[in-house]
Amino acid sequence: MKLSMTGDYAIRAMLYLSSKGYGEIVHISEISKNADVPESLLRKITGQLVKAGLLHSHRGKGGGIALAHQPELITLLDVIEVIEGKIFLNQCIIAPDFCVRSNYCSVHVVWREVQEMMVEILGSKNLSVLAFENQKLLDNYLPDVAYE
Amino acid sequence: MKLSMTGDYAIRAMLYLSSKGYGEIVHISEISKNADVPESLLRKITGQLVKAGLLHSHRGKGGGIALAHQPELITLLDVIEVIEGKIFLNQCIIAPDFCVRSNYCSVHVVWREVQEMMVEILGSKNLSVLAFENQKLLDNYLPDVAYE
DNA sequence: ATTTATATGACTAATATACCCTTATTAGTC
DNA sequence: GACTAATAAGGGTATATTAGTCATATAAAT
Repeated sequence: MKLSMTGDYAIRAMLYLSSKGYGEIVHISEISKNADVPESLLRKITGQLVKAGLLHSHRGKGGGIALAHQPELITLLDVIEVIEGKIFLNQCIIAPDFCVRSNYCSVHVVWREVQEMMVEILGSKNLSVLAFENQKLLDNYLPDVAYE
Repeated sequence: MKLSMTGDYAIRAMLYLSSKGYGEIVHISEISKNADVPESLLRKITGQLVKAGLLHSHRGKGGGIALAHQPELITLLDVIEVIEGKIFLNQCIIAPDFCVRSNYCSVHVVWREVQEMMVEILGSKNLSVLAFENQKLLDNYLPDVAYE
């Protein structure tokens, strides 16, 4: 059970844009290099994010993509749900229609519990904080690496 | 983001066995019918569960499979981890080796948080309780259906 | 008009999933 | 003890999903 590559890439790209700030237009190839995402795939992913309203795109010379909102207002959940869809659309364990017509089966109840917890956690993390923390971590990380 | 069919099937089979009780030998085709799992696929799944020590298998005439432990002692987490592996083995967001050599990146920290929450929730649900609750739900469900 | 850039849809390759079929093993029967 | 029937184990295949590429269309700036 893990996140798809696409979801991972989307988060990387959004974090890079967040480090640049709201509204700043960035070229896709720049994101590709810095966030380590295959460029051709990144175009597809940004297309989804634009359609979902998280990014604005600017065609033509000097164009690129930019955050459509302040990074404080975008959460991990927002990004993940664009790519992966709503979390945990699990099937009913008892019978295909049981959970629709009646209550929920006992396992379904557990999954709803997990789902709600995930939504709460992921929805509470905004890109601004995450990008800032990564920068801090990297600042502490790189000097060490220099010694190897 | 959802559970695989295989994981779903494994839980169904384990719940059916739990309703039979510890040590009771049940034929795979019986589980297949009652838990609505394709028989050929169920054989593979039970193979994994046997290897993981959750089930015992008995070959030959009168054989079948049986819970290797009391259903009170088996949790949803146990079953899911056999099929899906450890939950959320996500990649590092900053650089492939960053999380190994240094701390965790900021997104990784969030995923660890989610993972720990899932492990806590899923690990707290044992099969005995879940099977019992399903039986209760079904008892209330079937009379309604009879009127349609 | 030309250059620079994103948008989009068709295409391919790799991987994971769902499923089947044959073989090996065991228990019971004569 | 050999034979037969029952049953799990394991190898193999087809289908679906995912990751990634490429070519073409579209838009903006100069």
